[in-house]
Amino acid sequence: MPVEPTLTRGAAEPGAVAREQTRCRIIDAATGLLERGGRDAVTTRAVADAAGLQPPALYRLFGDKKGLLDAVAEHGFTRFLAAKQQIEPTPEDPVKELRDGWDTVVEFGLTNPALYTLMYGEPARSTTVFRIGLELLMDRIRRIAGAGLLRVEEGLAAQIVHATASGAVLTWQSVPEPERDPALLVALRESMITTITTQEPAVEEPGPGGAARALRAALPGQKALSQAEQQLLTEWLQRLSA
Amino acid sequence: MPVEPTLTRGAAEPGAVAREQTRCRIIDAATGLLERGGRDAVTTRAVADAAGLQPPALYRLFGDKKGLLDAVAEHGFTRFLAAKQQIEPTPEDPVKELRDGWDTVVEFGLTNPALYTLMYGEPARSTTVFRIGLELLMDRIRRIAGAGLLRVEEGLAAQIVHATASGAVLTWQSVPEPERDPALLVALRESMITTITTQEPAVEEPGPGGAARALRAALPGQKALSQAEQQLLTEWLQRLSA
DNA sequence: ATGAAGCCGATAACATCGATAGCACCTCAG
DNA sequence: CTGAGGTGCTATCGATGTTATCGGCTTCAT
Repeated sequence: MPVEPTLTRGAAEPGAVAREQTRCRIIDAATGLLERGGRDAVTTRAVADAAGLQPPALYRLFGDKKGLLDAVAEHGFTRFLAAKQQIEPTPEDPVKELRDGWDTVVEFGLTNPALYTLMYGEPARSTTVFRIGLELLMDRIRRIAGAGLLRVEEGLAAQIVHATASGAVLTWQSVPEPERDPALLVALRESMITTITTQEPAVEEPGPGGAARALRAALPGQKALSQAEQQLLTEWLQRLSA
Repeated sequence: MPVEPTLTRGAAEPGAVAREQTRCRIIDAATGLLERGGRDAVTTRAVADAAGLQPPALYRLFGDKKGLLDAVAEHGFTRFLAAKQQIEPTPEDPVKELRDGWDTVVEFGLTNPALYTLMYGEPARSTTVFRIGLELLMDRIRRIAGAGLLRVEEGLAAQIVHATASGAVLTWQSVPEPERDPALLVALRESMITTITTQEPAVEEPGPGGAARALRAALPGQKALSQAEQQLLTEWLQRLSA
């Protein structure tokens, strides 16, 4: 464990702040190169040159070129999220929240195409920024489920949201500008909404009690549970609705 | 214009057939490398080595590495289409035709992931194989429009089809295998169908799924059930919501 | 204060990749 | 026979990701 230096006033871990500064400068340089000249323009030498230092510094700070790109993606995405999140009153309409979230990530993809294809263009990314977006999405989906408006399973709903959003962004980018039609975005969004949500809520009252009562009412006729399981479940539902 | 040689029996344009043979051998080698080792494994030297010749030969035959990859994509896609197209009676149901076409391209994406991301992973491709697929798609959409079943413009419909298909494939690839759910594919396909065509979706019975999902979302924070009871209940709710 | 340890900057280098030049060889039209 | 064009091959160039290595500096334990 590093010990706090006694007489260096204020600054804990003295080199860390400078480290973070150069990290940020490198990320900014790489972002500029990415936006300006596309993905092929962001080479280690070009980034180092634009940031005013040498290639080995990148490897000391990010370990790898992939690490650099991950950091760039995370920085850009969190910055975009922070700029967008402040204007969100989070009303009591979870479906509208999902719409707004979808619009936000699609708008991010349209305004930062290179960054977006870097984040979602290839599979099997499990970076921090990915987790952040997934967590936000799952939270919104869970709220819709809590309101009794979710038509499919939560995991499947998340995949549908992701698929429609990425399909929208990538298709938008693959279409030449004169043929781009904003109707594509609203069509995909509404299609996603009607696939995931149901218009009439399955439960009237919020909270576990209402959901338990609604489930008990809908239980007869189901086939997923055995007789004994259903009996015990009914008992639990009675306790939950009290 | 090359003149037919007088005494070389049969073979018209003597060098051309050998040319085409080596072209095919190179494409096969590149395809094998692509499927086996991913996109980064297909380098000019590796392809030349696998095909038993030297790097400059690739450039004499394909002009460019991009040209090689385009040829690989075209070959793979047309081969897949040829294998699929023979079992298509093309009945008088244009909507079913669109469904089958969507399934075909998605199946192609799932069985040839590297090839698919090579074809559709990056925007602004205008190769021959792209034209083929687009032509087939526009044809099917036109037939739906002819039957009076198209809800949106033809160009927008094509973009929606493309977006849902590419989103489905890319999302499927980005999800780890244990969480992959074929329901994602049918959900996206049917969502696309109801968005594009005027065909009414089959109204399904509400069932206990919605209430089960609502209850599961509301479970954390409840106090009526013990830890073990809640665990078992969660499992049952998952079965009920499927 | 002094030496040790670790970080930072810089140069050079290694391995690989896409792409090309140049030369030798073969084939075939004239 | 001769010249032109295609083909195989080696060598090479420029660029890229990555690493080794050296010198200088700050920071910390003694």
